[in-house]
Amino acid sequence: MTIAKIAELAGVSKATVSRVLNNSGYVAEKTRRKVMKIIEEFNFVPDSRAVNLSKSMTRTIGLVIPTTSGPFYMEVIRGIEDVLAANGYYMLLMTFEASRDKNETRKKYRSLLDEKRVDGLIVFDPEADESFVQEMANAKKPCVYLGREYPKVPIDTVSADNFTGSRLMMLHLLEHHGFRKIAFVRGPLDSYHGLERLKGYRKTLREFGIGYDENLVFCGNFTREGAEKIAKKIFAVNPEAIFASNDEMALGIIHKAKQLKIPLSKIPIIVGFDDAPWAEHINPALTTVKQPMYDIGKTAARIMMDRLSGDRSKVPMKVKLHTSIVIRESCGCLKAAFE
Amino acid sequence: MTIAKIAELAGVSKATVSRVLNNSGYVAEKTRRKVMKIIEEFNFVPDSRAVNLSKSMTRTIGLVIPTTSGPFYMEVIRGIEDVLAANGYYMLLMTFEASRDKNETRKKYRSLLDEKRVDGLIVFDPEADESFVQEMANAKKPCVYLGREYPKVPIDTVSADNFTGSRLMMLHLLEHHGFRKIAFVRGPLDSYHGLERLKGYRKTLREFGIGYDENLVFCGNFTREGAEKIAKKIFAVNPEAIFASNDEMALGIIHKAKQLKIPLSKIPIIVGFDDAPWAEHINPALTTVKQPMYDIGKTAARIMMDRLSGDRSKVPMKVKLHTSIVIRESCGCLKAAFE
DNA sequence: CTGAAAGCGCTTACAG
DNA sequence: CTGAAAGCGCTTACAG
Repeated sequence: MTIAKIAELAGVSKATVSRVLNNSGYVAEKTRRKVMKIIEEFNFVPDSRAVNLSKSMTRTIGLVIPTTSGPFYMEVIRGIEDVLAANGYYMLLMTFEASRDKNETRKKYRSLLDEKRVDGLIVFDPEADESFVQEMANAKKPCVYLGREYPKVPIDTVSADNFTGSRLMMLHLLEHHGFRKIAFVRGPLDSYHGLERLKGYRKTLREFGIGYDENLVFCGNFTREGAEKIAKKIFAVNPEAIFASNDEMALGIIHKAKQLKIPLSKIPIIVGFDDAPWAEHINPALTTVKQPMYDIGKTAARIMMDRLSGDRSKVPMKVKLHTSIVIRESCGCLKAAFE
Repeated sequence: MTIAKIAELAGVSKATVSRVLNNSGYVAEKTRRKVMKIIEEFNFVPDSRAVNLSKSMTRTIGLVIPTTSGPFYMEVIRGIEDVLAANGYYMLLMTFEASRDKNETRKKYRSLLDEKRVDGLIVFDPEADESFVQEMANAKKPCVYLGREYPKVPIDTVSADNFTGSRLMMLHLLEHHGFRKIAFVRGPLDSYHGLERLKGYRKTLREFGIGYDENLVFCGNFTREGAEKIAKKIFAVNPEAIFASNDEMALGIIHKAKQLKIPLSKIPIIVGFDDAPWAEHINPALTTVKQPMYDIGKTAARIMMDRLSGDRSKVPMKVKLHTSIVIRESCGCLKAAFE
């Protein structure tokens, strides 16, 4: 079934069928009904490829996310889909596999634009460097980068404020709990997020007039295993609290403490960052910093919709969303239901 | 940039440019080089919409999954993407939101086919009834249904063997642990998976000559909250073990036990089903049945690729993948590292 | 080995 | 209000 056959059966021209299909231009009510009847009878649906070719669009946006870093990207997907679905857009999903070459993947997602497979791209690729992102900014189609900022690149970004998240946690530990000797487990040296979180730690200490002590800062790699290896060293400095800059590492440290048979009461306060799906279920339930993944997705999709509906020349949006701290048992605020 | 412009600049016809682009037909080496040079100079990429319209394909397959039921669908996505990427296919993702009308969503994913937005569809929609799936089977494009079987419908399916998973767990409880009084917490009445799991429970009991006792079977709704509400009743029948037919419910029961301050040693063995991301992290780490989500995705994508490359008339594939039990602390096999 | 032409299935000024 | 025609950017027999 094509528009031509429908036209023939209805005894009108293709143009007219197109008009009733799109509700555009003038069509006599009588004609419309005649055409609609045939369309419905044959359950006709226009070929999107032809429509898109003619209208030079795709009604599809591409989403690129890592699969590796676990499950909370599902929230980003939800946020985006909610907006896209409401606007009649579709989502092409491409994932960053740890196993695949990153630059290959970048080339591939870039080509989604060139091949006109999508009208725009939303990308979660915190390791992309400035020059590459600048290239993407030069594309004729809109791109929104997620997860971090590129202050010097004129491109839309949506990220969570990791610095302030870290600061909020520090405030909680310093003000509410009154701790002064707080150990910090940082991520790998080249991680943007890792650096932001470390900055939050340092800056907040300074605000409180507490000297920055290098011996209290431990270098982890954002994995549980890595944290388990350095846990002993951390315990050795006898901190009042340990701020692991992600939940995985917090988990590793808690685990190591259990292995070492250190009684719960003797374990320093351990807090994390990310609010992993299991964070509330471990023992003790983890106090942590939560990133608004759903809202990141939603905001990104909204910006994309705006760009696609003409807001093209506007200044780049640099959205930074609030992170919040989730207070549970591990910092001691909520008593464990079951010891 | 279009093929026409490239042709003009290279001083050849569009047909020739198309040939070098597709590596098809004969092209003199000299001509090829001349054309390639222009293509590269202008960084020309053909418009996929035009290509797809001409070749009547899309190189895209649609994936439909629920977002609600948590994060393990990410594994399915990974499995599918691995295969698709290797074959140069793209993935259009559509999600089932709890908030949206299911039938609307069905209509929508069906229309992906009609609109020729995708070459085929992989669908995770265990609530779809037979008549609807039959409709999908009648479509001219291939569909693979995930998560459950439709024995009477001639359609490809890939599912995990929930029945046997349930049976394996029962065998473990019966043979290894020697329990006889095993309570079972079932899911809602209309859930396919819930029923399969219940069957596994019943059948295995019968094998062991143990009478089916209705008082040992409790009706949950697959949620933690629901399970918490009925936990007391379960404890009241004094079972040796509680087989919750999903992890959420197992968690609810464990939680309730903690609230009731029942000492760990007095809590009957509690096991689950699903291997949720937090299952290994809770206390006690949950013994559970694991479904091979990655392999489900991979298998589905492989079937799809086969169908698209001509295996069209073949008999429907009904793949059932093995589930396995993951033995942890909650059944008592592994001692908790930390009590 | 190469090109002219028809075709894929739509949309959209333009003319009437 | 409606239709003929050109156009979107490619591919593919067909002829030479």
